[in-house]
Amino acid sequence: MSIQVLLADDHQMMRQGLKALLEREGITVVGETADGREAVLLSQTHNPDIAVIDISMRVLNGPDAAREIRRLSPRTKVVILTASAEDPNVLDALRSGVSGYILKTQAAEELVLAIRDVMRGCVYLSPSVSRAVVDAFRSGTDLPRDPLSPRERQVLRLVAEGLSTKEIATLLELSVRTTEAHRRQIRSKLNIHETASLVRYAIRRRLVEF
Amino acid sequence: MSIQVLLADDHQMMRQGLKALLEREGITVVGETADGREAVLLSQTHNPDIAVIDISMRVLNGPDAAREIRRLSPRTKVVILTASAEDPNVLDALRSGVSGYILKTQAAEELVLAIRDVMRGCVYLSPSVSRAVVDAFRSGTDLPRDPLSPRERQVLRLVAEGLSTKEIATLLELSVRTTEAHRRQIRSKLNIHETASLVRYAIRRRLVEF
DNA sequence: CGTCCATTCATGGGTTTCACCGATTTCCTC
DNA sequence: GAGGAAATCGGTGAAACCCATGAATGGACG
Repeated sequence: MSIQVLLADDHQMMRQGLKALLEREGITVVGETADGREAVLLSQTHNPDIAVIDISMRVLNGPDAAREIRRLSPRTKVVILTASAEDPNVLDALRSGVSGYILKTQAAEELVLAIRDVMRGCVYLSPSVSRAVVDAFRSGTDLPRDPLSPRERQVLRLVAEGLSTKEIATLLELSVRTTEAHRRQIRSKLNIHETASLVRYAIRRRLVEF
Repeated sequence: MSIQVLLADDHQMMRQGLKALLEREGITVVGETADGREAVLLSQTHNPDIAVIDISMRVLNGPDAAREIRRLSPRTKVVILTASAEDPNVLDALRSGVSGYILKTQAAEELVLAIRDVMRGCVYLSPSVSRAVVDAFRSGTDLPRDPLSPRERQVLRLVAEGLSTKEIATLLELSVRTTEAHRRQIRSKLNIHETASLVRYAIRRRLVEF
């Protein structure tokens, strides 16, 4: 039985490329998506050995998706993919209890290695990441973890992308009231009461691009 | 003789994946690099039909590399790869005289299509690139860097800082109606209709910090 | 088991923004 | 001097957002 993998990345091209490379190595890709939330669902339905997840995705980001997957599909190990070792969310990702952490700047062989290592129960950290993490700890450049819950972070991200409350509610399959409640909670926790400042906060936290 | 392609992208994983996909389509990858400057050199030595270049690279970015390649290896057509259609460098990239423009969020088939189109002498623009940008590009009318008047820029800055229309009016000693008119004019000129997106625009244009 | 918190949804009312319509004055350019 | 853009101001009504408060559920943690 070959290793079953789920792929989640914003870029379809990346997914297709990785899929081709992994399948050449005899690893089966049982599902793929651009959306962290869908990654959680696909993990439940396909129950893959490993979920390979990009750190920055639109609807639900890597670390939060990793937490959900660990909670709902404990059998599935999570390997995080990131574009940069300096991403301020690296530490957050590590705290979310992932089994592997790989840079996209590395060769695909690195990912294959990581997948095989994780299957044996090891934790695989890309060498450049370990360095970055240690440095971050030492220099204290790590941003303090924001006080938001995963749901609130998810909502904030969509707010910062310009979606209206109604649009967010539809996207997340919530009532408008609930979405409003999340927004209120966000404003109250951060003590930020204008949309514009929320957007700037989200950009600082790298919840969205700009 | 198959089509000869050069790949330039920060992420080795992406390059390897694309290479696998392109070669499956009978397209030959004659070289690859993470570095825009090296892409220029490789274009000279290998003289490929097409250089597929990521828009954001460390040493020399996509548009600038495209200009150099056109100057030094005029036979080689350039196709730009980008992560987002809202990248502030989209226009710059188009002005640099590329033959194709593709989003990484699209399927790899799109890239293959683009490569084949460009080989036939066509220009291939991903459909998701903003209408306004494409129009400006095609008509050669070269959008101004920032179409806003000084007053509008001033108002936008304050909007992005989180001030309400009323606060802005008071600060600038204007009527609320005038301030509203400015906001309306800004939205219409930029074709951006949510505050959140306006804030991101302002940050990109360095009108405000974040 | 009780407490805290996240998540969900609601009522009701106030504020702000937005879209569409209109206008005048000034100033620059062709 | 006609045309155009910038800057100034106004009305109206719909949509979106903000605020205070309340409350049910369920999971986590001591």
